[in-house]
Formats: sequence, structure tokens, C-alpha cells
Amino acid sequence: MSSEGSRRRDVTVADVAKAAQVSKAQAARALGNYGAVSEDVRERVLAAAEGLGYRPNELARSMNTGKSNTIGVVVGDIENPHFGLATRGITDTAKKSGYNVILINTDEERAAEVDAVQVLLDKRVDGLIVAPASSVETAHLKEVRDSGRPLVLLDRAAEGLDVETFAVDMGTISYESTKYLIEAGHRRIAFVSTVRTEGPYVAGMPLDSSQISDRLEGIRRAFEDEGLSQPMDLVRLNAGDADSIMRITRDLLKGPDAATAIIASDGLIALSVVEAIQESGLSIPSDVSLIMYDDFAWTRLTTPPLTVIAQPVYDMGMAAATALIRQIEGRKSSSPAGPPLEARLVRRGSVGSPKDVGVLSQAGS
Amino acid sequence: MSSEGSRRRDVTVADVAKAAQVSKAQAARALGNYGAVSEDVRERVLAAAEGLGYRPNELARSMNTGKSNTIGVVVGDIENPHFGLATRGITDTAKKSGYNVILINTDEERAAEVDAVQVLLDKRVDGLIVAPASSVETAHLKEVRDSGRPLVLLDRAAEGLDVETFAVDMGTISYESTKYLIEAGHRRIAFVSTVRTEGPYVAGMPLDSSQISDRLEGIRRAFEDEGLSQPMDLVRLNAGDADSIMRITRDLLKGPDAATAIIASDGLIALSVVEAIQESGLSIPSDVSLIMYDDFAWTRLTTPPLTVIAQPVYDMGMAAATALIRQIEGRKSSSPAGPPLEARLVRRGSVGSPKDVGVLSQAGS
DNA sequence: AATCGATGTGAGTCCGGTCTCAATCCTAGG
DNA sequence: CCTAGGATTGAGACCGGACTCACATCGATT
Repeated sequence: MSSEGSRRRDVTVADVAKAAQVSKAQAARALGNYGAVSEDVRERVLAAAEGLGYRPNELARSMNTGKSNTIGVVVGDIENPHFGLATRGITDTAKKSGYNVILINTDEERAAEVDAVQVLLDKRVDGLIVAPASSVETAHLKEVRDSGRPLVLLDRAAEGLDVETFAVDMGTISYESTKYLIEAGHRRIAFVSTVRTEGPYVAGMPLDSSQISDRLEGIRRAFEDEGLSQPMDLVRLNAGDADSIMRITRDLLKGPDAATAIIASDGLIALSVVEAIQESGLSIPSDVSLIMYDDFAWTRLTTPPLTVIAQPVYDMGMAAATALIRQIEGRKSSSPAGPPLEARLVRRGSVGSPKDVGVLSQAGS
Repeated sequence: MSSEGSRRRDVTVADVAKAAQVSKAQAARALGNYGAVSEDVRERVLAAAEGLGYRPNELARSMNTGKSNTIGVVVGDIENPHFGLATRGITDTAKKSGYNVILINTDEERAAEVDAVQVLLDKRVDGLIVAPASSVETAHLKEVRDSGRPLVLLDRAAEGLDVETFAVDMGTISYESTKYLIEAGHRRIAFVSTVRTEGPYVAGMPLDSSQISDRLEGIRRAFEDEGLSQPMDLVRLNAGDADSIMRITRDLLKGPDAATAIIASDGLIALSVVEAIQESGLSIPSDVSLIMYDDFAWTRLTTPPLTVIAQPVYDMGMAAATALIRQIEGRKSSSPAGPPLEARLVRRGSVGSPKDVGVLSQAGS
């Protein structure tokens, strides 16, 4: 309909050069605008390009500049708003510096992650941002490192891998939050997370996720500080889909030794925990207190609104991208600073005192 | 530390060939495993490749196969779980067929979208999935079409552009939902959306989003069917950030002619609407009823749980990717079917009868 | 008028693969 | 023993830009 039925092969510099009656080299210079080109030639070339609908082939360009202007991002699950927001921080920053993002989802599976990293390397991305599924098995990340390609970690650190990592200090915030619960009178504090482990949790056992280890360590310290010890039976890992989380929650809340407070390791978990609590006919916070990681908008809408641990997720993405791009573009050192990326406990309404605390403290006094 | 300090330039077929003492062509054949290669050569080449840590340069490969095994995805906002989930559907499907995804965010801005499409075309992606910010200004999409690159639309249709589009039938579900509200006694039904318009809404005015037009049309029809007419003053577009949505909500709920029900055009809007309602001290559904588009998990946790319009978002992404890949790989026709992609009204607790309905109907009888 | 440095310009190489084509090997049929 | 035809193999073109290098131009110097 329109005009030149542009089927098949697309226009190349050579075509433009021919049309503009100049050499390929000159056309390339005018188009790529580098080198010296006379006004006359430039105009003719640009006009020809316009007329032919020339579009540079970035693949070819990348091939001999060695730069693809693309960064690879490997996350566990974009469906999770946590990563959605982080990704947003990354893409926004990347775009600002002229980079595009290839996104790969791993479903938190190591095999998928190894694969993803490989693919991105093969595609010659300029750098990688990875939220490692495992903080322990990091051979593939070491390879990236050794290959000399810029790499930056998000959310979780990788053991024995000296790479810039953008994550909040989980130990501290976990400690604070636990302290807060303890001060409210809680002793039976549960922790629910998705990390997978072989058997049930044993204090200090190595975990795949540095994040979770740090959080557990924070909890332990908080108890210790008070001369108490953390109720290990309430640490529940391997929480998978909604059903399993609900099952775990019901289990935590039953019996004479039930948990009086639950710390949900992320928003998805909290969702199911709250659902299970509601279904059990219990109420928050009078029967159970709850703290969840990540501050999503909906947490203000539940009754009561949830007390959460807010992480600067967008900023983390932004910082990671900024650092990566800095690495890609040269100077190693310079400002390693940036804002500190601190998590914060946002006290809303889901934490109260456990039912029998009054009785206990009276009895104690 | 490890061994061969693989700095700089990476290993190429030529290097492998030299190491294996065969010609570049033979090495390439063995590696790319095409053509005829003797067992002996194959083994030597593979061993050499292994030893050298050879990794094919996908860029180079793409350049002369003309295939990048990459599809471009352009969405308005990955931070929005709607797109997060759709993207998940796309990436899962793509991965299954060996494709990677380059994701670009447009913030729902047309300029950014035009740019995004251009960039992806320049990167020679094999195909595009776009959730067009505007259903009207679609010149850039027509260009994609004309360039011969496979294109598929997600979520919204584009006017006068004959491209496979994966979206639910908004007219029908909107009609049904409105009917449901009307039957509950509502007459003052508001509709809040982010679409931008020049001035205030006027019946039938052209909108950027086909989705929204369809929804409004559905509402109109539902009213018409009952011999009523839609309260145009309650259609509020241009709802931007949280603040503006809350302002709009407060405005809708004040005065003698306040809205008794609100339809929120997406989850983000609903979030602020609910917040504004709660802040006003009103309650759902006794004071105001609410329906929102998209069924997010948290909608089950509010008090009351929200009545929502569930869309098969993941499936839409999956269908779009499947169709795109089919287009990329050949056969035009075949099964244009796939599951129907229908939206469904999920009745939970946020719709009730308006306060004065009793009075009114009594007065009426 | 001869010289010099700053442009302009075209031919051709290179990036790292894929692929064509002609030459060489090998083996079975005659 | 000779030969046709398939299996192997190497040289080199090619994809579409970026970039090197040698050469041509030209106004300005002295």
C-alpha cells in the first residue's frame, strides 16, 4: 500500500552509499557520525538514508565495537513485586545511560540460573546483574567474574565471591524487628521462608541464601541479648506454594506451644500466612502478631494494616545498575558510596502483645 | 589463580581450529554441528574447544543467520503486577522454545514506546510483543508490521492494525459487572482510570486505550439495557499517581449525589481508592461498593475481600508468546485457536446494596 | 611558489561466525 | 586395476557495520 514494498533484506550502509554516490566508508562515517565528513556528503548520505529508510544493524555494530549496550538481568521471579520493582529500578537506570535489558527468570532454580548466565555471556551482554538463587554454589558466577565481564549482585551475596553486592543489611533489621517483638512480650516467634534445605532447620546450618542466614542470625542475637534463646522449632523453611505455607501456618498456630508472632520472609509468604490466620478464625494482632518483609502497598489495606520491613527495593535496583554501568564504562573506583540502602521497620498494626503476656508478667513480678 | 588467565579477547572458532589442527571451516562445522565432519575431527575439535573454554559468539552467529533468538517485549510498567505476571507468561513460553526476552518499559509514554520499538528493531529481535500505550497513534507499530517483523499485541488492540491481539473482551465483562452493580441497586456508579485525555470525559469521545473505551461502552450498554443512563459525571479519567487517585475518590464520595459504587480500572488504582475510602471513615460495602480489574492475591485479604474482575493474565502472555513464536517460525495459519482468554467476575465481599436503596425502592413502589 | 597541517575520501581489513564451492579421499562396483 | 559418487576438507566469500591507512585537497604560511 504505502510505497516501496520493503520485503526481505534491509537497507545497509552500502545501499545508502550507492544511493548517495559516495564510498561505503564515507556513508558509514556520516551515519555513525564519527571521523571527518564534508557537509555536502553528510547531507546527501543522510537524505539517502532517510529516503531508503535505513536503520543501523545493532548486531553488526556490536560485533566490532565489542559493546552491545545491553545488560543481562537474572532474577528469581519477576512475578514477585519485589523483583518487579527492583527490575524497574534497573531498567530505568539502564535506559538513562543508553542500555537495554535482557531479563531472564530462573524460578530460583540453580540450573536455570547457570544456563541464564551462560546465555547472556554468549550474547555478549556488557554486564550482568544477578540475584543469585544460591549464595553457596556460585561457580558459574565465578566464571563470569573470571571472564572479565562486569558483574554485580542484587539482593543476596555470594560466598567467597568478591563482587559488588546491593542488598540491605538483613542481620541488623532482623535483630531490630525481633527485639521489637520480644519487647512486646513475644517469646514464641516463628520465621517462615521459602529457602530449600535438606532436612529441618538446625541452628547455624548452612543455607542457600545469605539473606536468610543473616535474618536467622539476627533473630538469634536478639533472643540472646535478652538472655533467651530462639525457639528453633518455629523456624520453618521450605515453604513452597500457597498451600504449603498455609499448612505450615496452621501448624505453627496450633497446640499449647503455638507461635504468638510470625515473621514472613516475603510478601508472597505473608499473603498465605494471613489467609491461613483468617481462615483459622484467629485475628491479628490479638491472637497472632505478624511482620513481613517488603512494604507493598496492599499491606496498608488489610485489617489491621501490616507491620513490615521496608526495603529500598527500587533503589537497590538503581544502585546495582549504576554500579554495573560504572564498571562497564571504566573507572573502577571512584564513588563506591551511593545511599546506604537501609531497611526500616514500619510499625503499623499487626504487632501487639501476646494474649497471656499480662498474666505472665504479673506472675513474674 | 585458577589456570589460564583468560584476560581479553575470547576464544574463537579460529583458535579452536588451530588448536585442533583443522581448518576453521571444519572446526565451525563440528562446533555448530552441521555439515559433514569425521568422527576423528569432531572429537579433536570438541576437545580443543573444551580445553580452551570456547563459547560461541551469539552476536556473530545471529548476524549471518539473521536470527537472534530474542523477542522484544514492550510494556507500560513491569512494576505493575499485571504486567509482571504477563511477562512471566511470556518469558516462560519463550524460554521453552529457546528464545530470550529483551524487556523495555515505557511508563505508558508513547515517545518511549516509539523509541523502544525502534531499538528492538535495530537489535534485530525476531519478533515483538507490545502492549501499546495508545490504541490510536500506531504509526510505529504499522512500521514494524511493514518491516515484515512478526508482531503481536498484548492487552490492547491497535486501531486499523491487523495484528494478532491477545486481550480479553472488555466490553462483555464490563457489561456484566455493571449489570451486577445495577442489580444490587446502584445507579451512581463511578469509573476511575489512568487513561489520559485532553479534557473531561464526554460520551463516546475517542480514547487512547481500546480497553477503556470498551469498558465504558460496556457500562453504557448495561445502563441502557435497564432503561437508565450512565452517570457521565462519575467517569474519571487521568487518574495519575496515588495522590490524584485519592483526591478523585474523595471527590466522588462527597455531596448528595455521591457515587455508591466505584469500578477501579486496575489494581494500582484500587489500592488508592480503598485507602481514600478508609481514610474517609466510610466502609466497604455498606457505604461504597467496589469492583477492581485484575485479581491479585491481596484482594482476598482486605476487609472485606474485594470483588474483582479476574483476567487470565499469565495465559495472555503465554498465548501472545506462543503466537509470536509460531509466526517467527513459519506457518502463518494453523491453530489460531488457543484457550479463549475470558475475564470473569469474582464476587467476594466488596459489593453490597447502596444505603438508601431500600428507601428508594419503597418510595418507588 | 613551495611547504605544511588539517580535513576529506576511498579501498580494504576486521569482528566471529555461517556457508558455498571446488578439491581431495575413500570405497565399492565393474 | 580403474572409476564413479559420496564423505571430508580447506579456502574464501559474506553478514553489516567500524576503523586503519594511504592518498588527495586546500587554504594558510613564509
